[in-house]
Amino acid sequence: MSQAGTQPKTVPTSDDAYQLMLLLRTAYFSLRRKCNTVCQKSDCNGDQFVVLSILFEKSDGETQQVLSDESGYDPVTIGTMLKTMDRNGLVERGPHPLDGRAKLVRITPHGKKTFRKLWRDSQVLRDAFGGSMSQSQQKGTARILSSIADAMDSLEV
Amino acid sequence: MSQAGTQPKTVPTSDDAYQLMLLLRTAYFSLRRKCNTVCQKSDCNGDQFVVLSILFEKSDGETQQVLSDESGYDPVTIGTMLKTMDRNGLVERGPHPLDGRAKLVRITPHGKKTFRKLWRDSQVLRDAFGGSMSQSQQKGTARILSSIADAMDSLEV
DNA sequence: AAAAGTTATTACGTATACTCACGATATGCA
DNA sequence: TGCATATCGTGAGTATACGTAATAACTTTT
Repeated sequence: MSQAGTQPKTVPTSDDAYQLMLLLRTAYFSLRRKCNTVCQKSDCNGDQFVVLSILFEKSDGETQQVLSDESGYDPVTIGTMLKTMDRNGLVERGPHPLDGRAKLVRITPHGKKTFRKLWRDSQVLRDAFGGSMSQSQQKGTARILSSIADAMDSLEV
Repeated sequence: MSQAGTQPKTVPTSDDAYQLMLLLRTAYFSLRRKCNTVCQKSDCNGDQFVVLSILFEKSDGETQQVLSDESGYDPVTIGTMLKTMDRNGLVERGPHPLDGRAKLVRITPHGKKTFRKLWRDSQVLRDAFGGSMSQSQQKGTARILSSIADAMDSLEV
C-alpha cells in the first residue's frame, strides 16, 4: 500500500504505485521507440528484432508455439509477425518433421546478416541503457523487474 | 559496456544490457496484460485507462496535443483512441474556444464513473505491484526507470 | 495585409496485440 | 481400433502504434 488515508484514493497523481507503473510504461516506450528507429532502416522493427534474436541462436529452428512462449507474444501475434518476416526474407517456415500440426521456423542467411547488423547498430543503445545505472544497480533492477513480472502473472484478477 | 572480451558480442543471451532490456519488456507486458484484463469488463483497456486517468483530473478538458505529450502516445494514436472512447461514451470532443485547429477533449460523467470503478478494480493490481518491492526500492526503481527513459530519449541514433 | 512558417488534427497504410472461432493433427484412454 | 481431448496454427474482427502526407488554422515575418 502506498498511502494511508481515510479518504478513498481516486487521485491517480498521488498514488505511488500507479506513478511507478507509469514510469515503467514510459521507460519501455522510450526503449521501444529507439529500437524501432534503429531497426527501420533494415526493414525490421523492435518486435521482430526480439524474435530474430531468439531464432539466431536456434540453428535447428523452432515451432511458433515455443517462439510465442519465449518471446512473450501471443501465438496469433507471432503468426502474423512471422508471416511478415517470411515475406521480407528474414525467416522461412516449413513443415515440422515430427509434428504435422506445427511449423518449423528458421532464420534465413539474410535474417542472420540483418540481425548481426542490427546488433552492431544497437550497441550504442545497449551502452546507454546499461550506462544509466551502476553494475550493482543493474543486478537490483533485474531482480525487481522479475519480481514485478512474477507479481503480475501470479495475480488472478 | 556489460562485458569485456576479445570476441565481438553477437550472442544476445550473454549480454547483460540486452537481458535487462528484455526484463523491462517482460515486466511491462505482464503489467499491460493484467491491466487489460481488469479493464475489458468495462468496455475499456489499459491504454484508454491511462488517458482516462489524465482527463479525470482535468475538469476543463484538454487538447489532443497535450494529451499526447502527457500520455506519451503519438498524436495520431491519441486521435484514434479518443475516437473509440468517444464512441463508447467515455469522453466527448468539441471545438476549442480559443484555437480553431484544436479540439477540446473532456471526460464524460460515464467516463468518470467508469474510471472510478476501474480504479477500485485495479487496486489489487497496484498493491501487488508496489508490494513486489520495499519502500526504498520503490524510490530507487523510480529513479532508475526515469534514468532509462532519459538515456533513451537523449540518444540521437 | 499577404506570404511564409508553425501547429493541431485527420487520412491512409502497415504492423503489432489479442479474443474468439475454426480446421487439422496428435495423443490419451478404453 | 475408435473416440474424446488437447495442441498447433490460421482467419476474422477490433484496437493500439506510428510513419507519412494532407488539411486547416494560428502566428510570425515582411
